[in-house]
Amino acid sequence: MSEKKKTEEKGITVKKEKNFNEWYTQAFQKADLADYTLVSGCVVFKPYAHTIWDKIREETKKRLNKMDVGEAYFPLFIPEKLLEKEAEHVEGFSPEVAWVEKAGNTKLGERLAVRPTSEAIMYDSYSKWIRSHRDLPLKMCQWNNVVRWEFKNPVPFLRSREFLWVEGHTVFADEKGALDEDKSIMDMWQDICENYLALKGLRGKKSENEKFAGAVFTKSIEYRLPNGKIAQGPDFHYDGQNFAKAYSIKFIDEDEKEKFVFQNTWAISTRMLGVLIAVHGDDQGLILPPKIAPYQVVIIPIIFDKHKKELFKETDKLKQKLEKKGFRVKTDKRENYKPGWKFNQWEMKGVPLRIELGPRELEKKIVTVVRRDNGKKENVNIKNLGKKIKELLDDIQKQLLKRSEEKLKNSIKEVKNIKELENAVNKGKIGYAKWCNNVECEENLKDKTTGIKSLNMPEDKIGKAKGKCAFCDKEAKVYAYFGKTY
RNA sequence: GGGGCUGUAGUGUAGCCUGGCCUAGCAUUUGAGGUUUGGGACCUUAAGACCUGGGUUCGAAUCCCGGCAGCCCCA
Repeated sequence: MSEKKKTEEKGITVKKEKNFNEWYTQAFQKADLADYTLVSGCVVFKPYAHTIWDKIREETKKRLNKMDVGEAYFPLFIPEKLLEKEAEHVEGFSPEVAWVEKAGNTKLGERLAVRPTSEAIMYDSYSKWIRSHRDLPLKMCQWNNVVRWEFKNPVPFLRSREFLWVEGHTVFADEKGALDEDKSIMDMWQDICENYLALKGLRGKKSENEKFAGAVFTKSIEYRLPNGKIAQGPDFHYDGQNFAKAYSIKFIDEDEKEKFVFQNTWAISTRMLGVLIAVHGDDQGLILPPKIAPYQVVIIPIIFDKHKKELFKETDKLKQKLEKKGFRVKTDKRENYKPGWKFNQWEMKGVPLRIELGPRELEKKIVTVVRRDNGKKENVNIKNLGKKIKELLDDIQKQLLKRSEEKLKNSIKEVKNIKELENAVNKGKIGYAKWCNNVECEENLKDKTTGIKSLNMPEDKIGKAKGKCAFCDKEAKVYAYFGKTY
């Protein structure tokens, strides 16, 4: 079979660089992460994807646990009158809300929103639960699904109508308590994304225009995909007393006065799986960072009949040995597939390391270890295997983050006016500019370009920009990143 | 929000323009059997599809309309 035919029929048929959208579609399907369903914009998260999501959950849960954030579960449905209480909030979400209007053939007295986010339903409960300063802080989160009926083209993981996330909703007696949480939550997101997902993003504060509907301010980490588009990753919203006033969340303070609480909201979602696929993958398929890969190592025995028993025995032994050391190991002993076929399959699925074990290795008591990130092969003595695997996995993890960091760095272009910004963004770059941070200026920018928005503003530069805004006549106040978003 | 393209076995496709020779071809896949196994092996054999609902017509995978779904471009 010719090389060309091989790739056409079995693997991913397009180059990531040349046709990112098609590549992405094939990559997640061929890695067995997700599949389309008859409901537009809603995909199946298959076990392989769900396991990765579970890794993200595991790490997040550990950290939230330490921060004393309790896990709860609130209803999927939100009565219309609750959703309407906070004006900005409802305005932001109402176009995308899915409604339940009937039970069987009976029309409901009040329609129920399928939650696009849970502020409304949670804060109604909070208002009943919080009476005294002794009830605060109240910190809860819930892992659930939400529905936002987007009308843009859905893209699995990156922009889907239903997705999974954790939404945290914390309540404090004073502003300081709430504001202090900003750093710990954002640090947690950055830690998980960088050190587990190996993804480097832009951390900063959202503009007035782009902040969460109902919040005082929003912080986010933004990720650039290979097609130049930006996906917002995890976030943190300081709500001040906006929701407290709308949902009447009050308490009697030590001074015996009735006060409104201060609140935060924060989240990380399955969208990160999309970023993960898009940023790390190559023409062969996925590349998963070892720390979140469902399998870190796949052992493939190169089967020959006369060695079969021995090979299988050794394969099992290796697996046990590595599992004892805490690695996640898969063995592929299928006899009806040739080694080459298996290599390709596990490459599409992005398993960080492959161990080949055949008669040659058996004889010398070695194995051949192959890295997914750069394809490098080496022989490793079985005696030293555990140590070597650890080294390699650590290095892959490190290299992936480094690569992601470099790609991000190289994509940022400082611009001085709208024209330069447009040129940069059209070339897939992220624009970086001195900015006035005004709503009208951002609206104007969106109108005059093909929908370029601010992404966020690095916090250490807020208030430090000097001179004129790059896009209007006002004084610059901040530096900000600009691009087109998912 | 606007426009374009597409939908044929699990997957990728041929056929569509110009309706009939389609009992829908090919490859891969899947089941059985055999021979194999170091980068997607081979042989035999079996299985598997025209997105959906209308319409036009003697006759529709093919033409028309609606729906559903996917992709792309623009805002």
